[in-house]
Amino acid sequence: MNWMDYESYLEIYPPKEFNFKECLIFLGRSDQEVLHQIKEGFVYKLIKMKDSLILCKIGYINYFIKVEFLKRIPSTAARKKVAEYIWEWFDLEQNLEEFYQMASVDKVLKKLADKYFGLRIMCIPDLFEALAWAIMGQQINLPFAYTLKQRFVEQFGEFTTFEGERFWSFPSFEKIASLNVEDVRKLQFTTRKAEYIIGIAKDMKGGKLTKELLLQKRDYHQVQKSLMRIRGVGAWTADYVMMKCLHHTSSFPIADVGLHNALKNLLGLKKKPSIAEIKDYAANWEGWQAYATFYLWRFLNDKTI
DNA sequence: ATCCAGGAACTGT
DNA sequence: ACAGTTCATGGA
Repeated sequence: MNWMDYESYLEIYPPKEFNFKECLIFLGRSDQEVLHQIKEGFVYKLIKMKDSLILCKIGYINYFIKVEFLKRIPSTAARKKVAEYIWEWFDLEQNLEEFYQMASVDKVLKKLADKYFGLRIMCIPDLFEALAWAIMGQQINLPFAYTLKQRFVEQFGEFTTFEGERFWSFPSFEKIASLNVEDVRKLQFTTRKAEYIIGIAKDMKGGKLTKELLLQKRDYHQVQKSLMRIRGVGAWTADYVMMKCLHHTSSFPIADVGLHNALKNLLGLKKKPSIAEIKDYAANWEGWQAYATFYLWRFLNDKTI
């Protein structure tokens, strides 16, 4: 991590292949998003630490990310945690040089890598949030998934108010572990989704499931297998979480409908590609499947085309 | 109305 | 291991 602490604000120095504006476009993909707000080139985000809520205004000035604290200046330790959170959120640990080399000679990715150069996977550093969000999104359309998330966050999460607006943080697993299935079903979650999410919250509260344990295993299949042992987590969710939370660039949610639609639109196919056809397209993506997928999602969401 | 949506567990072979 | 079925609800 490359950063400087100026007490009232932070500067974070991203690696070479980075485009803040592109990342912001991804963050702004849904106007139903409750966990951050975008205004005039800045992202406003409430970051939850152990027992404090830190409201941040994040912008890009003179080749670095500037983080301002809007309500109060956090402690020295908390400021470092904020820097770490943002470093992870924008996936700044990755060196994308190799990805762009591969993409420059790839039939599918060439245009996308060029068009969205500097876009990084926008991560979900909190493991519980990543798992819960993935489960909410299973087998339903994206607008409804956002509706579920909004209800879930506004029912069980915490907020702070600044200049008349509310800024929310995702509910903690401790809070969700104490709920009944019926509490969550009220928000129009299916019984199963409610069970899955509460079950995961309980596992995390019991210390059986932690991000640290998953990060210790670096082998792709080992991590995928441990995630898939969790009830409610199949291959798609495991890969989604590895991509958005655990920073595995080779994770590949190959069954993802968004990925299929993106390929169909990009390549002008008559129908969605089969898994076998996707494997063919992805033949050269080894090691960078997560980035390929993310760029395809960005394309799917591109309103300028 | 019918099909599909950023799937997964369960059941039967 | 593998295919078929069930879960449930909103959007097109």
